[in-house]
Amino acid sequence: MPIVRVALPVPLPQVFDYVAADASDMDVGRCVQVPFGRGERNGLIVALADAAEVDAARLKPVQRIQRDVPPLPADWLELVGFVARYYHAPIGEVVALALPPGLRRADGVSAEDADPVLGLAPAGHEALAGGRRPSKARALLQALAATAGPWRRSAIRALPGGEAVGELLRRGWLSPAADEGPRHQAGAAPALTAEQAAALAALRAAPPGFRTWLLHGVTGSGKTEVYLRLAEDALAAGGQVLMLVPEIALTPQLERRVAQRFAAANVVSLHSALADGARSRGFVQALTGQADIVLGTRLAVFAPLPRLGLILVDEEHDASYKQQEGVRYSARDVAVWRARQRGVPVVLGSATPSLESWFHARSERYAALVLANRAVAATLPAVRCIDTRRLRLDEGLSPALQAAIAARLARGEQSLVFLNRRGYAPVLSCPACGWVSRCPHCSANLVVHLADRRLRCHHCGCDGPIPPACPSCGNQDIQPFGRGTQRIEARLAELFPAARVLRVDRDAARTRSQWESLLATIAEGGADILVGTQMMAKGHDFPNLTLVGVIGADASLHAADFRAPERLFQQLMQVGGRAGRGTLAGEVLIQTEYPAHPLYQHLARHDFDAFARMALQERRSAGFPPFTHQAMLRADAPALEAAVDFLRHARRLAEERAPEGLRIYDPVPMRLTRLARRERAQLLLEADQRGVLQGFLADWVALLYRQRTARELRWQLDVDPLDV
DNA sequence: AGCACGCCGACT
DNA sequence: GTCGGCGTGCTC
Repeated sequence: MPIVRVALPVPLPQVFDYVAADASDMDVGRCVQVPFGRGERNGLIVALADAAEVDAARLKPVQRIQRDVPPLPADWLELVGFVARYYHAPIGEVVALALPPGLRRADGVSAEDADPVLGLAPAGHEALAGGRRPSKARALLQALAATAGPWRRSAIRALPGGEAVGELLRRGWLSPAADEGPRHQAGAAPALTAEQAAALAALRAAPPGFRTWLLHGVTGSGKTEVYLRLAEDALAAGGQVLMLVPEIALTPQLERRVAQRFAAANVVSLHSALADGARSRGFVQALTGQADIVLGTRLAVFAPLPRLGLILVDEEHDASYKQQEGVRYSARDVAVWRARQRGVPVVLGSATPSLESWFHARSERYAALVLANRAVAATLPAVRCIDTRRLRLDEGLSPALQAAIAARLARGEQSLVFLNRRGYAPVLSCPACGWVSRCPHCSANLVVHLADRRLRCHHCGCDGPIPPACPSCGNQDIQPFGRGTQRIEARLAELFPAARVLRVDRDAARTRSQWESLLATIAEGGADILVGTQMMAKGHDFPNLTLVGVIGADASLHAADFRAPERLFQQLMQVGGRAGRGTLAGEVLIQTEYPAHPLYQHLARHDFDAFARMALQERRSAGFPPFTHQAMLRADAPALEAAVDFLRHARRLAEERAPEGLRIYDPVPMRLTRLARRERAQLLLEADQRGVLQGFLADWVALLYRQRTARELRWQLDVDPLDV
């Protein structure tokens, strides 16, 4: 009787054996429904076995094998296995994260194409002929009818007013058409700059097969065009392209550009905001090889791609590639592993590479490609520091910055004030008794949100009304301290009453549509002064934006986190890159009390390499990554003592079996010790050799799983942690 | 993670 | 005398 080994979504580092009378080799990689404990679970068959590892009497039969969908291929199972091994996560949890929920539930997956080829249906012709009143749907239909069909759904969506494509389908104006024509055919492409051409030539001249490339291109240098040309090559060679982006909601422009360029290709988007059905469909399209391009966020790195020919990782330095809960994988690093596994090139692109990738490029583990100049006529913005030490600031705004904004207003250009802090003020406080608005659940302050008159914790999300008087002493005169985007927005509106001030932060752009409408407002010139957080730093073109003012950046200069300077430099370079991308020259003004700080100096010279050399030198002497490899064990419990005790115990276990070269630190409370009513502590492990660390972790984690810990204590391991 | 079993306090 | 607290143990 065949035995199937099933990975189940439970936090147990093992697979479970079941009997399946009719199972064969062909079922490895298929989803199954099995009885588990009292109830039933859905999992994935990861292997077939002749004999079970437990008593045959304990074996239960599988209930159902999902055979409507092709099985996940061996290389996909290997990928999932690698992630489980490297991040020391239970295989079942990795499977649960890699598979779309609908597919794992073994739901029937609709055979419908995720990105169908559509043609004008008879009803569509009628609708065109009948001169009914205009609508969005009708306008789109007319725009389509003016071009030669059929069209991919994704290509229609990328048109102006393309959101109405669903409506056209519902009305039966469009219907699936035969898929014909070469799918790799690309639309009109802009001429390449000399640098882009050189980068492409280098990529094309490389022998086929695995290689990691770092495409280091300044903002506006046209990295995307290089991606698109490479994608065109890969598609023409019959390959599939996997393109990873940090946050799909923030990159509608890129999505549109891909769909437009490859109008005939089956373009599938994959991200967590997708409805279950759509996600399953996209995944299955990738699996069956019908998808040509998979464009998605970190979870898309798990899309099965039988014809994989190229992997692109845009903005590779972005922290959102690293999952910050559950299985803490880095999609960028997994992408590189996957490229090696499949023998395909992977291109990591960024204007501000992670120090890790930059280091690898320098040490020639990665091949370096550099785009040092902007593709459009514009030059890089002039970056200047405003020394605020002897200045009187008006709500944090220096006279020089105000004057610069006034000059832009006079010229009809846009300005951006960048401040990485949401809300009105970071804390509300009573000058009489010293009361401050503390979060009841976290070791953090409640942030004043004047826009909706609430106090809100940015960590646990709890909120309440702003008290009319001090809750502690009754003083009526309690005051917001410090400044956030809302306060700057309010002050700018007072200073420049004729200007239209627009705030762009997580609060103003909570949904994708809010974000898109903000982008549209900016693009249409409906705003003169923007006040934004790091959201504004992501790659968007605002041709009329010529000034970026940075305030409050100094705070990150002295942060305890050793990666803080890297993040600050990246952020400032990215946000500075928003200035002057059209034909107008840009200027960046940084308010600081440390105008001579090397970080700002390198920034003023647009010298990423000099900054990276300096930062790496500091990391080398301090023994930080990438010169060492880290893993962090974190524990949390209602009482700090319980968390620390567990880590002390884990430390003792580690010391007993620590190999040569492993450094074990003391358990310490985390920086934000208390979060959502739980106290958190962490234990850092380090080794200069990745192998030393990994070999040790495998044993240690197995041991930790066997520890009996109190119910209320949770722990998790973070390999290659970003926050230390 | 669920979800049982299992042994000690305040209720009909 | 029971309902129910969450400690401990298991899930093929």
